[in-house]
Amino acid sequence: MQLLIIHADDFSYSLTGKTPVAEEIDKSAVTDTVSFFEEPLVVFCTVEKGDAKNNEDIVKQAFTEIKDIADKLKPRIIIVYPYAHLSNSLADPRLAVSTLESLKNEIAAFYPVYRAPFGWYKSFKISCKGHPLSESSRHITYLSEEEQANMPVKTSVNRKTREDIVKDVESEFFILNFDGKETKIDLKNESILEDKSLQGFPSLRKVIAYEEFKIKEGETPPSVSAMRRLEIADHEENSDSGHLRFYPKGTLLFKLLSDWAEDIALNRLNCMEIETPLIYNWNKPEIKGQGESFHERHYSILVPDEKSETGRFAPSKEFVLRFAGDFGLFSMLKDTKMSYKHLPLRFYEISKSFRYEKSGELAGLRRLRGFTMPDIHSFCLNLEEGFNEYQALYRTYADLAEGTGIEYAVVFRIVKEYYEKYKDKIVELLKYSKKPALIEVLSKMKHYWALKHEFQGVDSVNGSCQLSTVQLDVEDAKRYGLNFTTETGEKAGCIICHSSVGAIERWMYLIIEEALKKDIPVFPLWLSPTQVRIIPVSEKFNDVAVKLKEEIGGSDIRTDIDDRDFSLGKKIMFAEEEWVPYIAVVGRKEAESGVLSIRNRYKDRKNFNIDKADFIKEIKDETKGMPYRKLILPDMLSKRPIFVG
RNA sequence: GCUGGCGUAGCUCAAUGGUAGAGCAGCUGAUUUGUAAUCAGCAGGUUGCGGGUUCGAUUCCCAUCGCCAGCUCCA
Repeated sequence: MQLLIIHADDFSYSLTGKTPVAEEIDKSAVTDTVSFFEEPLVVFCTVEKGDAKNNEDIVKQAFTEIKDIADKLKPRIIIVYPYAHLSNSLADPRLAVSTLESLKNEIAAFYPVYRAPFGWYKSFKISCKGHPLSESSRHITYLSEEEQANMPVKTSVNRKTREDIVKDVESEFFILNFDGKETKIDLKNESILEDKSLQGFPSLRKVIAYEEFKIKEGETPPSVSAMRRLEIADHEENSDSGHLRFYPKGTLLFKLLSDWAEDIALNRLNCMEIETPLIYNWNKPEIKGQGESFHERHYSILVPDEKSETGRFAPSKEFVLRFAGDFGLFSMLKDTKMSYKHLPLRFYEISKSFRYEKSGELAGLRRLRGFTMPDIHSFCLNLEEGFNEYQALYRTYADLAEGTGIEYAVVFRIVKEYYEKYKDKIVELLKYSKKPALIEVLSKMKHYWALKHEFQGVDSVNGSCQLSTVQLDVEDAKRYGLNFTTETGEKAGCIICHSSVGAIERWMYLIIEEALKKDIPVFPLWLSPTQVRIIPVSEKFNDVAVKLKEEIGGSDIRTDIDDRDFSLGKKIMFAEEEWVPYIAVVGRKEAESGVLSIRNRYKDRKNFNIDKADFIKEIKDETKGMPYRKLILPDMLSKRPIFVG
């Protein structure tokens, strides 16, 4: 059975004629009489061939789905409206009428209900409310009990809600220091923020204040306007909100960070890189099941109905934009033969994910509806190997966070039995990153993971957002059928480490925020769009500037020339406003001596004279081991368009 | 999504129930500059979009979109 359910402001229909399969109805319901309903939930129903078998269960399931929606939306009346066009495999009309009648009777026990006559041509008018829940479709099929038990995801009937699971999980909180000292803290009491266990750890204190006590500054993070002014990223008015456009400088930043995530995954961790589709079939139970845990906040994609000549969308075909990175990989591995000899296996994928975040939640580069996640998944033999992987990933991500100089704190969340067993290993990790952590100990499994941690980045207004995470997953392998063959030839589920260094956009956010914490903001040198700006004192020295640019730029250092007709002072000002780390002024002195005069924003802000070769070496040393890309903009500033005023 | 704030030139921001204004950026000309703003001129607008009240609305009202903050949310 197919259902298309619409919550409407009003709905009206009238009969326009009989079809050969029309049911007999009361003679008073003559053609042209309009039936009008206010605030209805209109359920367009198509009874299909397969619905004959276990008809009662089908009706019950359909009823459960409808009641579920009606309970949320509280319509004044539910209209069961026969609608043959949702399927191309229609049931026998007699079965259809009886099925719809039973459905109506089920609903009648809870809600006012009306059933439109079957088999008549009808004209109708509907005004859909248009809120997120106002339109939905359901496909009801019968599953035997055995099939229900084997479904990878809970079926829509008898669904245990997230609230039910979370309800009876209790949390305890500790501060665990890297010397192994553990302090139990009471997160109901704000005074713990002044506790001595947090003294000397301002970042962790800020994260606890923001995440657990919801202490907000109420200020716009300065990166929101800086990202525009610096021509990094901007809102795109012709897209949905929460989707940004990146100017060349922002694109460079984005790509450098992506290169770096990729380099770590492929060269340091030897992951296999894969690429999987962006859209998935919403009618697949494993996709829909995951969607429910994301509160169904996804983008839907409709496709043309190839059977229709009017160019309508196909009502029974719906895709979703991926809202997490696991689908494609899991789907691939479900069909992959894995032996214990292959493990551990590591996979890397970088891809955009889309989540329809509520409008009030969006914020600059911190929270978007479309964002780019590099994901690493490790598939492991057993808990021990899983833990080794976990540690390797943790260490890698800790190195990365250090590499950008951003401020962050560590939060672990762990199920009690695992904490007792693995506490020492966590201390080892904290010792590695030389940071204490907030530990949440859960009384029992709340999610699929037994253990996870987050690196929470701290912005310049004491807000925080999650960056890297690693999750030790002890359940999903069974759920998704990700098995390997053991030494004795049996099937066993993998232990999975899900991990991500964090959305690229968030790294950009925190890097801009970190810069703005300083009196003289500047990006890490390897990320600066322009690393060296050459300013000729007058047009006469443009040739000297070009020659110098070729020498420095030839060493893979992003160099450009401000050849515009401004005074020297003004060009210096523009370069400083752009956060250019090194400014080389060239005039007669430089042309004659070959020594460079450098204005330095990057380190101590002192001007210095330096030999060309030494200068190049200094920059190369400073950016060693980090990705390099050219800035794709004209070298001459006089040739550059102005993207933002 | 809810509550509040904001939306005027490319940017930052004025003003007003009665012809919408400045600085910067842009363009033209002059200037050829030594470490954070050279001078002059020109051009730039359906005051977010849509309604209403009014002789007249950018201003008042309603609705809507967007941005920001708070709430909520963040498997």
